[in-house]
Amino acid sequence: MTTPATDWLRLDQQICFSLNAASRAFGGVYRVVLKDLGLTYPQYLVLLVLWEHGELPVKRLGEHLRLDSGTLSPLLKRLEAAGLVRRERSARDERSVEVRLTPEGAALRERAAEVPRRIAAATGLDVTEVQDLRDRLERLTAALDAYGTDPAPAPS
Amino acid sequence: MTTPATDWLRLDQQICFSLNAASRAFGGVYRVVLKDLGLTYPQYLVLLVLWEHGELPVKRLGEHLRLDSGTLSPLLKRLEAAGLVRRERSARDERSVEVRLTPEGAALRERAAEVPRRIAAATGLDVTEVQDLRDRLERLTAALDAYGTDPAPAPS
DNA sequence: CGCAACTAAGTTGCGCGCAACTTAATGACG
DNA sequence: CGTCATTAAGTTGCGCGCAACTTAGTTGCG
Repeated sequence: MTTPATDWLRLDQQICFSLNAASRAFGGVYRVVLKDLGLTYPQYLVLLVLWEHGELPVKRLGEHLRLDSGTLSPLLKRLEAAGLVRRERSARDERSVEVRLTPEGAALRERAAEVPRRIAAATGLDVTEVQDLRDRLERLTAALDAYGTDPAPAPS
Repeated sequence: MTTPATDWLRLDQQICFSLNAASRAFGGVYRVVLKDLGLTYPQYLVLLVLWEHGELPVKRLGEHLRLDSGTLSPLLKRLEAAGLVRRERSARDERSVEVRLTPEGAALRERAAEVPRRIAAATGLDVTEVQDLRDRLERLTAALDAYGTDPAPAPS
C-alpha cells in the first residue's frame, strides 16, 4: 500500500495549519516593521493599493484585497481618523464612496519605502523561491474558491 | 540589470498577501465543512490535538497550536459550554489547567472523520505537492520567527 | 412613469489573535 | 523560613474577517 489512511488524512490539516502559521508569523514581522508608521498590515495593504492606483471606490479596493465592506468600512474610518485618507460620495453614483489619499497619506509612501526590503530579508527567500511559492499559493486559493461553485472540475 | 527595484520590492507583498489569501480561502472551505459539527476551524484544531494526545494542559495545547492563553482561554470556555471538553485544575500544579474530552467530545471524532478527505479534495493537490508546500511553509515560518531574535543568521 | 431587482456602503454581532495586564501558585536562593 | 523571580491561566482591549442585515441609490422593464 502507499500512504496509510491516517497519514493521508492528516495532510490536509498540516497544509492549512502551516499556511495559517506562516501567515501569522508574517503578521508578527509586519507588526514590528510597521510599528513606527502606526499601521497594521491590512491598513498597509490598503495604502499600497492607493499608492499604486490613486483614488478608487471601496468596492474596487475590496476586489484588490479580497475584502468586503464589512471589513473595509471600519478600517477606512480608522485610516481617515488618522488623517491618511479621505472618503467622499461619488458625484456620478451616489451609492459609491471614493477613497483617496490625503497629502499625509501620500507622503507616508516614502517612509514606507524601506518596508518591503526588510520583510524580504526576514523571509530568507530569494526572488525565484518567492515567485514559485506565490504561484502555488494562488493556484491553491483558486482551487479553494472553486469549492462549492464547481464540485467536479475538469482535470486540466 | 536583473530585477528592477520596484518589482523586487513588490514581491514581499505578493508572498504575504497570497499566503493570507490562501489562508482565508481555506477558512471559507472549513467553515462550510465544519458547519454541521458546529465548530470553527480553531476549535477543530483543538479537538484534533485532544483526539491525538488525550488530556493535556492549556500550555501544551498552546505549544501545539502556536496560541497563547489569551486566545485559548475563551475558546476553551466555548468548547466547554458546548459540552465537548472539561477543564480542571491540575492536582500536582495548581497553576495548570488540564483540558480533557467529554464523552461527547470524544464521540465527535467519528463524525469528523470525513472532514480531512473533503478538505483534501477541495485543495486539488496530491500528496507530494502538499508535503512539499508544507515543508516550504514551515521553513518560511521558522525564518520569520527568527526575525528580531537572530538578525544575522549564518548562511546555511 | 412606476415599481421591482439589483448594487454599494455601512452596521451589528461574533470569534479569533495578540499585546498588555492581573492573579495565583511554584521554585530558587540567601 | 521568607522573599523575589518565574510560570500558568485568565482578563481586557482592539483590530481584523466574515455572515447577516439595513439603508440608500440605480437600473431595467412593462
